Amino acid sequence: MKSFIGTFENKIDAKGRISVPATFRAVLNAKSLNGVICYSSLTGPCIEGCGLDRIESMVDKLPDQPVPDDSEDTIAHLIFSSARELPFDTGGRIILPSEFIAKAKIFDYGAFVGKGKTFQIWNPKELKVIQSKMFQRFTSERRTLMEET
Amino acid sequence: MKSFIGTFENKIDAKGRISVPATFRAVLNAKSLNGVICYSSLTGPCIEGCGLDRIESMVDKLPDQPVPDDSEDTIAHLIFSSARELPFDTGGRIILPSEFIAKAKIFDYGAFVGKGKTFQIWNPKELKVIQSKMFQRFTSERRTLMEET
DNA sequence: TAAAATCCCATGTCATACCATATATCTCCA
DNA sequence: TGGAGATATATGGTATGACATGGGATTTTA
Repeated sequence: MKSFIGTFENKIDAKGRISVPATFRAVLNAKSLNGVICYSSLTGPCIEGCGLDRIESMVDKLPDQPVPDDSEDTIAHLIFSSARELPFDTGGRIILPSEFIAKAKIFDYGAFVGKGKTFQIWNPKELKVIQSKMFQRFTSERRTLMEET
Repeated sequence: MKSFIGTFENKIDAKGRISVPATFRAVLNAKSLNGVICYSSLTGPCIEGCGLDRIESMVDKLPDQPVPDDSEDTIAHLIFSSARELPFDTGGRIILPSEFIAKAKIFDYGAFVGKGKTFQIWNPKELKVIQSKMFQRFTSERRTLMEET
């Protein structure tokens, strides 16, 4: 498997440890990666996750000037400043830093959501809310399209 | 790890000593560097940091015969003139020269912010201010599901 | 000789590496 | 087809070591 797909709810313990779904680990394992990179989402109350390879290609693509361009610098700053490398323990877990727990309000369970090249970690209840919103938006836009023709 | 990512707040003591985050040291260690290069930022009240290798590649990119009023040359001058080599002590700390402490207003704590190929050192409160400004700019340029309800 | 800068060692706390157990899934054979 | 063993996965607990930080000793400079 090359892509992150599916949704998996796992428990988080008092130390902030949470199991990364085995299928997600397999994606990273295929790239010889023994951990994930997580960073605070810019678009919602969740954590973004991916492999180190993706972050490094982002770094490489950034223009390399002594004085960086303003808007590119903003994105880089917002992403890289919150990013953390989280290695797996022997059981395939990561330790979520407290900033991430606070950001995504993950108290007892965290939901890993596959998004293809990346994944997200959500509070399961928040995830349901946002997903029903997404579905509503999808159907309403579709109806509009059909009525127009 | 190849890149500087994450934000870490460390204490500065009366001697101007401050611990460089272990993850940042690991990036430099991979290049057999036992210290950092710091210089005064041209874009904000903070200190820029990187490895010696980056400075040397900047030097290599400079034209051999600089045009006197060339902006590249001006930038290079400003960076190199303020740059200092700061070696790690046995505990992984550097000593921040007083110019840098004054520039970034670092009194009790300093925040190391990863920016990929480089990092910055900020007064933690100042950092929060500019980060919220950056986030506002980002969201104002982007409509998301979150804002629709 | 005084003052300052640098080096080296000491310590407490917290992260994490490691081991152990339980639960679910899969496989193979009766 | 059903069941038992085997395998993989998720989760819980403990101990060791790394890291951040404080203090003192030694060297350098004015």
